[in-house]
Amino acid sequence: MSIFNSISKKISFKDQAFKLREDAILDATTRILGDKGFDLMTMDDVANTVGISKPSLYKHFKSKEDLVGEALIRLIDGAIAYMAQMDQQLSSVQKLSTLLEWALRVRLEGGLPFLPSTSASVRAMLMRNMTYMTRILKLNSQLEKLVLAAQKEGQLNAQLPSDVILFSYYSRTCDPAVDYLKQYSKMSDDDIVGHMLQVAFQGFRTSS
Amino acid sequence: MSIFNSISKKISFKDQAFKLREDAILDATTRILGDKGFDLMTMDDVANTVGISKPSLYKHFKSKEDLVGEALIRLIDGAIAYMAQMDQQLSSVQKLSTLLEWALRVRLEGGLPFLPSTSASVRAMLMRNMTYMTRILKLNSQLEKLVLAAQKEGQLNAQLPSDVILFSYYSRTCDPAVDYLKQYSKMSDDDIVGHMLQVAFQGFRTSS
DNA sequence: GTCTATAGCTGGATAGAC
DNA sequence: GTCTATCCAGCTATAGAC
Repeated sequence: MSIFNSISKKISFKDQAFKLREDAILDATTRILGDKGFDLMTMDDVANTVGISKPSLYKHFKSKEDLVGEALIRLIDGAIAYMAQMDQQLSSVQKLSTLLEWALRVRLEGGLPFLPSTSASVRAMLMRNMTYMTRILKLNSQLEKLVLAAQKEGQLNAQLPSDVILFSYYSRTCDPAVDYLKQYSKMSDDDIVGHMLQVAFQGFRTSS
Repeated sequence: MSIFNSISKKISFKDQAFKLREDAILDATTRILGDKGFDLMTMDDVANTVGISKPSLYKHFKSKEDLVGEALIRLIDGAIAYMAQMDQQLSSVQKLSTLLEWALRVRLEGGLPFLPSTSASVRAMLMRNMTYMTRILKLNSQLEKLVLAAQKEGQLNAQLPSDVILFSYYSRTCDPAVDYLKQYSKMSDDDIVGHMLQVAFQGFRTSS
């Protein structure tokens, strides 16, 4: 092994460790965000959970906004990746259903709802984040195409404006009913997901 | 007019003014809560909006928790009162639909979604508020009866556990899709309400 | 009962030693 | 790059004058 290799390996190790720590930070952030939300999540929370000090945290992410933005970007990227690897034979409505199922499972396993939109100030913060916006717009345009196609195919209600369906679809990924069912019913995660999909696509009414 | 009358009138005036100011405070609280949420709403916000000083605010409500609790109690009472004056000839599902419509209109006019539950800490705070809990449980038991009756009548999907329907019903009153449609679509409030009801009861699917 | 002023605390962000 | 120690802004809540 040459000196050159040895050095490059050392750097690589360091980078790897750095990357690992960054992932650990983002994992912690994700969990805490899902738990307490943006306003109540403190940088001390994150630092303590990861087991590093606050200034070290700031070496990785320059602000709370930045940190949360990165965590959400990772989430959106996960959704985009999931879409990409999905069986392309599926119909539009099947794709929408499968992605919603994935999002609900991510949430039930302690992840985040994408669309942290309940707060206007958080929404404003994210809209200032260019990287985040680029990603979310990419995902959005894919979903919009699926909705329009499904309406054309007669699988989704064509009487409804497509944005009503699209916004409602997003809302289902962060539906508080999931939390309540998780906490107050004895239902399994599978049952919760199944029922939520049923309600989203068929509503409360008797399905014919 | 006797002296006695005059005195009693004066006291009555004072009480009336006090009550009016209290209502103004609750109105402001409601608006700000709907706008920024609990965490970001400050007592200064409320005091400034009403046009009084912060210590005066504390003469009316002993803490922020107390203030927010009272605002939410007023909201729940509104819902209960609305239920009570509804045409009792309506079917269970019609009652549920009418109440949801009312809740959505209240929200669109700047009011609050009931179920401020997105945050676990706010939920915990409310559960410590006995008056609030009493009211919410009263409303909840009425709604639960309606859901069960509607399922029995074959108007709501009897395959679904009733708590899935009930929790989802609550969720629809605070569905973020409403905010998005209000902000990004050119839709009238009536159209938004109509579409949200359609999506809640029939889902995204083509209605038969 | 209303105000001005302020106590007391929390949390985001940083200085500076190592 | 990591820590300890700290700054500073902003918030809830209250003391004390009028």
